[in-house]
Amino acid sequence: MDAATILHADLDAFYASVEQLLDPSLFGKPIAVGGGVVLAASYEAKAFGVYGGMPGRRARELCPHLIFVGGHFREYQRLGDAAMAILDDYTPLVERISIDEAFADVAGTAHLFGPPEVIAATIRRRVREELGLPISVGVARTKHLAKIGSQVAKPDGMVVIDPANELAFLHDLPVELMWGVGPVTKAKLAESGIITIGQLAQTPGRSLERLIGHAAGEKLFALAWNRDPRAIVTDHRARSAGAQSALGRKPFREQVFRPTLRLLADRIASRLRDKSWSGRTITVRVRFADMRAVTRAMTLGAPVSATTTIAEIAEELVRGVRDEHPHERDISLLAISVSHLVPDQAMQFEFSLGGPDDARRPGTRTGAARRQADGAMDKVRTRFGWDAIGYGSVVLEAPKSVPDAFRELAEKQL
DNA sequence: TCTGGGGTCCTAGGACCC
DNA sequence: TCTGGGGTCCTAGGACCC
Repeated sequence: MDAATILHADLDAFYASVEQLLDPSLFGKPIAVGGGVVLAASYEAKAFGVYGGMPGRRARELCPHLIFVGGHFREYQRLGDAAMAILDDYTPLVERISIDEAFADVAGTAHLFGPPEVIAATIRRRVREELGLPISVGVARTKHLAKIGSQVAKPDGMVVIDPANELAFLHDLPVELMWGVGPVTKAKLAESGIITIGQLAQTPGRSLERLIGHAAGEKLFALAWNRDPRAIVTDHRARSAGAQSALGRKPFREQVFRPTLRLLADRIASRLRDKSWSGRTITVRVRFADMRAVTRAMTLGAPVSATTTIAEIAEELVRGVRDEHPHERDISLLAISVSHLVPDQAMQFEFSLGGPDDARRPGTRTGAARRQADGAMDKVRTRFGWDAIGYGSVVLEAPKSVPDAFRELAEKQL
C-alpha cells in the first residue's frame, strides 16, 4: 500500500487572519472582511454563525459586535504567494487551488526533508514564524483524504491519516465534508437517511446514482471508499474566462445593459489578449429581480478576443432574452463568459483569410481594425493603468459594487 | 436593504452525420 | 409493424468550489 505523502495546506480564515495580522487590535475579535457581502469571517465571528458569502446585514444580526474591515487585497496576494512559496521549498509537485490553498506531493523528497508529517509540521511552523499566519495541513495517501484532513484539523492544526486507518477515519464523518457534496446533495442524501460517509459507502451504487445522478453517484461512492485516483496537477489551463456585475435592481433596457456589457466584454477581452487566448463560445447570463436567471450562448466558427465583437454578440443574446421575457421589468445581474478557449497561435491562419467584411471573422477588414484598436488600448493600459482608457461611456459608467482590487485578485486565480 | 465575483463539471435534449 | 445506432456538437440549466 502506498504511503501518506499528499499534503493539503489551507490558510485559516485567510483574509480575516491577514487583517488581524495587519491590525493587532483586531486579534481575538469577531471581524468580517467586506461590507454588503461577507467575503471572509474570523473564527470569533464564525462562532456566531457568520460565514463567507453571507449578506452583511444578516451577519450583523447574528453578531451585533461584528467589526467590518475593508480588504487589504494586495497583502492577501503577497502573503498567499509567500505561504505557497514555502511549500515549493519541499517539492516541485505543488498544485495551487486558490489564493490560500494547495496540494503538495512529497513522495519524491522525503529522503531529503524527512517523512511527510515532519515536512507538514515544518511548513506550519515556518508559515507561522515567517508570515505570522495560521495554516492547517492534512496528510494522507489521497488528495480527497488530505483535504478532509485539513478541514478536520482547523483551526491551526494538523491531521495525519495513516493508510491503515483510512476508512475508520472517513466513515464516521458527515457527508458534507466530501468534495462535491453541497447543500442540495446533502439534502437528497439525508432524505434517504444517508448522513455519514460510512452510510454512503454502504449504499448500493445503483440507488446512489438514481438519487444524485450517474457521475456524482459514481464519484462519491469511490471517494467514500477512498478510491481517489487524482494526481497532483501543477499547471491548470483555464477553460473559460468571464466577468459579471451585480446591478441591485435596474430596468431591463438597452440603456442599462449596453454599457454594462461593454465593460464586462472589455475586462474579459483584455485578459484574453494578455494571455494570447481567444474563444469560440460567448455565453451571457441575465438574472431577473427575483434571482431567477437564464443563460444564452452562441458558438462561432472562429475564436474571437476583440472587445467590440464580444460586446456585440453579448448584446444580441441579451436582446433575445429581453424579447423572450417581455414581462421581466428589472434585472439584478449581467454576466458574460467566453469558453472553448484556444491559444492564438492555433488561429493565426485565420488572419490571412479574405471574404466578406464580417467583424466576427478575424481575417476581415473590421476584424483587423478591431485588433488594432484593442492593441492600442492594451498598450496605453500597460503604461498608465487599466482606468486610463476605455470604450466610450464605459469609463464613466463602471459600477463599483465590489472593490476593483478584489476583482483583480479573483482574476489572478484564472 | 435582499444575496459578490471568479471558476469547473454534469445532465438532458435536439440537430446532424455516417 | 415501423422507423437502427453510435458519435459529436451545441444549448440551457444546475450544483458546486474558492
